[in-house]
Amino acid sequence: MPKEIPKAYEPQLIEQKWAKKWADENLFRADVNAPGPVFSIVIPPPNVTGSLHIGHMLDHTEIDILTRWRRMQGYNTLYLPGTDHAGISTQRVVVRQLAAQGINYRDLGREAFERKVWEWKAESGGTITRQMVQLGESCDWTRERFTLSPELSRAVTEVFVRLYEDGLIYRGHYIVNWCPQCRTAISDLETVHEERQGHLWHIRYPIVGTKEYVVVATTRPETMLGDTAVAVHPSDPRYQHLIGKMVLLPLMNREIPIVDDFVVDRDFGTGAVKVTPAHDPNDFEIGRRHNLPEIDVMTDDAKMSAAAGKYAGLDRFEARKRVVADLESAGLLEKVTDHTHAVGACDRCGTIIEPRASTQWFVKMKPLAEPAIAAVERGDVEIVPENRRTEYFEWMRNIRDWCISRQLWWGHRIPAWYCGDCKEIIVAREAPSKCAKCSSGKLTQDPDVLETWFSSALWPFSTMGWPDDTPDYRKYYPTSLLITGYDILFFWVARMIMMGLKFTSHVPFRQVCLHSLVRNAEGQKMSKSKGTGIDPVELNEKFGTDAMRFTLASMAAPGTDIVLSEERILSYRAFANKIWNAARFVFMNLDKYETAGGEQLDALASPEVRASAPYAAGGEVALIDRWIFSRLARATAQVNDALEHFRFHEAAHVVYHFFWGDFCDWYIEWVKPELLSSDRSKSAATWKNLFAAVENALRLLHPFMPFITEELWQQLPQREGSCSIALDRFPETHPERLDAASEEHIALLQEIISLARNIRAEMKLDQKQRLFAQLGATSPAVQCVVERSLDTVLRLANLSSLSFTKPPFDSTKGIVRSNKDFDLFIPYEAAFDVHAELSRLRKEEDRLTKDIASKVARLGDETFRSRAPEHIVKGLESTLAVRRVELEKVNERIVQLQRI
RNA sequence: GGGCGAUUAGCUCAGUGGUUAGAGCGCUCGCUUCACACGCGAGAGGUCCAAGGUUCAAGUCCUUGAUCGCCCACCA
Repeated sequence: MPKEIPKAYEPQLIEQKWAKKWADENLFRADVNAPGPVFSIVIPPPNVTGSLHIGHMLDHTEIDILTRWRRMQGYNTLYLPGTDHAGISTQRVVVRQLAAQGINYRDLGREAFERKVWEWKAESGGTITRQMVQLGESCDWTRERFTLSPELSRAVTEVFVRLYEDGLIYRGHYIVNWCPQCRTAISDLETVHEERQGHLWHIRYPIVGTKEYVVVATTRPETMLGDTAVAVHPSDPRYQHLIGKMVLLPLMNREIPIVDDFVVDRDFGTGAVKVTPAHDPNDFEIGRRHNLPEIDVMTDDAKMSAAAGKYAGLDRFEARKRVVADLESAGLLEKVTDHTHAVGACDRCGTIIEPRASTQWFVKMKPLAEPAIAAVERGDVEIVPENRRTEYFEWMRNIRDWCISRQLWWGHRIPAWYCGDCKEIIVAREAPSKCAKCSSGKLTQDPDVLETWFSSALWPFSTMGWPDDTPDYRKYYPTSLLITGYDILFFWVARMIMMGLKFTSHVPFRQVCLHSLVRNAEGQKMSKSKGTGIDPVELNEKFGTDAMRFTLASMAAPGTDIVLSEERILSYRAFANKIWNAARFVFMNLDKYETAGGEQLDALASPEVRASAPYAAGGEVALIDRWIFSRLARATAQVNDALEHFRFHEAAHVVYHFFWGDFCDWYIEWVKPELLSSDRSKSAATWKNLFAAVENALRLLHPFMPFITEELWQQLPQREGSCSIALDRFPETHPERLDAASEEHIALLQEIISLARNIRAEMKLDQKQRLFAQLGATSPAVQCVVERSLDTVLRLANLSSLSFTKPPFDSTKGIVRSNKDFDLFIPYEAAFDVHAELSRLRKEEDRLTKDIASKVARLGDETFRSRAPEHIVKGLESTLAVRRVELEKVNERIVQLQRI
């Protein structure tokens, strides 16, 4: 006996209730010993800013749909939770927050800073947990969240040491991207390039011992203070005589050489370039080749250093102005031209990065990239959609060494120690007590930490207990699937593949599904720093998580980014409401049925009984019951196929139209009188079928709308021991339930009903007006189908009677609607709008005439007949015949009406 | 500079070379019918960006162009 279903659908109450229960009882815990094929899935750590923004919500929605679907199909599923594993990015958030208050984190002191980070983590961790609960994420809640885990730290150290031993990690002095706000090095991927309108300053460098000068062009005049050469192309005729000579660096009065180097572009600027090895990657290389000194003219926070002479202490942009002014007054500025160029900015704080020569830790990428390229080429890792493969290859083939050290205070400390006596570098798993070379005890650990993505790259196996050989690792690794946004293909996906292959000899996942990014209504990319993010908690509370999930799934077509709008969410909120009310209708009447002495329906919950649907009444299964189970089987197969290929929008579309269209609009309306029939033996079968259909529909919908389906499913009588719809089975495809005849017959009846309704609407009749329709069927079979469902047709079409008559009908006496199987005639004594009907018919005539002409032309074409496949030709021929009959009928009616 | 994507109904978007191109929202008309007005029923609404090409057949494949957007890039 079902319990009371509240009249109003209130998603917040339901969602809170089930999210808590699922979490408290840990219902979806992965069991390494459980049978079944394995489905393990990697989810992105929500650590990038510490809050789950709407983009992550798409990750989690898709992942959770697939996890629930696979679990219901009997897979042994594992869902790797998102844990803030490194927290380096967490530091960035706090650094930014402090900066907003005008505090530089370094001024706080290390201890106070770490305390702030912990406070923030505790607070934001709570927010993230709440968001995940709202999403109904069916993950394994036992795993630790939002803490720095010793296991993960151990894996990171292990990887660092092994890479070092293999010569793949080295400490080197190179140009890195330096963020003066965060005061750390950042990787190439962490910089964003923007086209900016700038200038090209042409500066005269006097040649020593002559009155000549050479003109160099630069976009960054302040760096000239650190120039240590001028370079020209080796075969540039303009400058041959100058190679080897010295110039006097203006403002600094330092003599520097003119060198030749092949990287110089003769066609850019003046063909002569100033060389600042400490502040430009190209210049750095030139400096190496010509043994030039490096002069770093800036400090950590991009102010001019003591090496900048009288400009020391100035901000770099202020220094630029002063340098330009000084050059101008010295008559050394030849000209200034406009020039657009790309400027790199810090991905996190937006500060213009400063290329700066610095000693950092690097990973050699080529040897890691090669096997990773091969793995994707072989198809060991399948990337969906396919076109992202190209991007992956492109990036991997042009990969450069990766700077992994960060001058930050939070994260995995680099496991390297420096000997204070002999300067030896010791990389080790445990802190060494003395220098391996000179036995000195004066060891200090590198103060730097590793960047976030270094540890993220280990995610698929470090979370499974690697380097230990754990049961989880053996069972679930390599994982089945990674789902994430395409924006982190390089940051994360590519690096996981490289690290997975290097350390486990396996790819970390068999498939990668890269989904689109979510934008807001203005089309802006979701971004916290720009304040354009949408808070998913707000939307969930407003519309319900089920509606949000369904919206995201329905819009998740690959290819283009998603623009989220409230209107769209609202339409799926209405869908949830529809489900609620349909179920409420069933429960309310079931209650009446049972109290009136009807058969108890509890037995339907067992899988064996379930499999025998649709049920027969008096030895025969009703047409409508055959039909709804045929539609259900079809929908299930389509959903399976769509989810198999990550086509979430298709799957959502199918369940939406199955439930609203087939189930609510037709099936429930069709069987209503049966349900309330006084003949209990007859209504029992109808009840059982309706019940089974509802139950199947809920299971079909569950991955997409977990909360409402759980709530309603729990109201159904269930077999002993059932605790969640998510642990029940997904509907099976049941090929034997596919029933083409029933679908054809119902389609015919639906068409008669729709056309009758159309006539009533066109004639502007009210609902109470009695109509006596006549049907001219083209075959006895059609007539037979209609006769057998006559009562239903009369009721749904709102007709008083339907008699079978031989056409043609007199169009002047009423309205006729036709299709290939029948003519439906509704006589009407009063005048109706002849003009409206005529214009409708003329439009119809026009359409049919054009259509017939095009078909005749095509069928008359011999090449078409000989080359097109037979079913196309045959199909066209039969359609043409149908159109001709239709046209004939339309013409006939036009002629009749014109006589009026 | 290189690469990618998009352009389809008023709006937001689906669309697998084939027979009348679909959905949601919005719009029009009619309904308080005892699950649901977050609803029911019936409609209107399309030069599939442009021009070429391939094909028996193009919204779909190719080329070029236009417009919009994104990613990558050490020309000072």
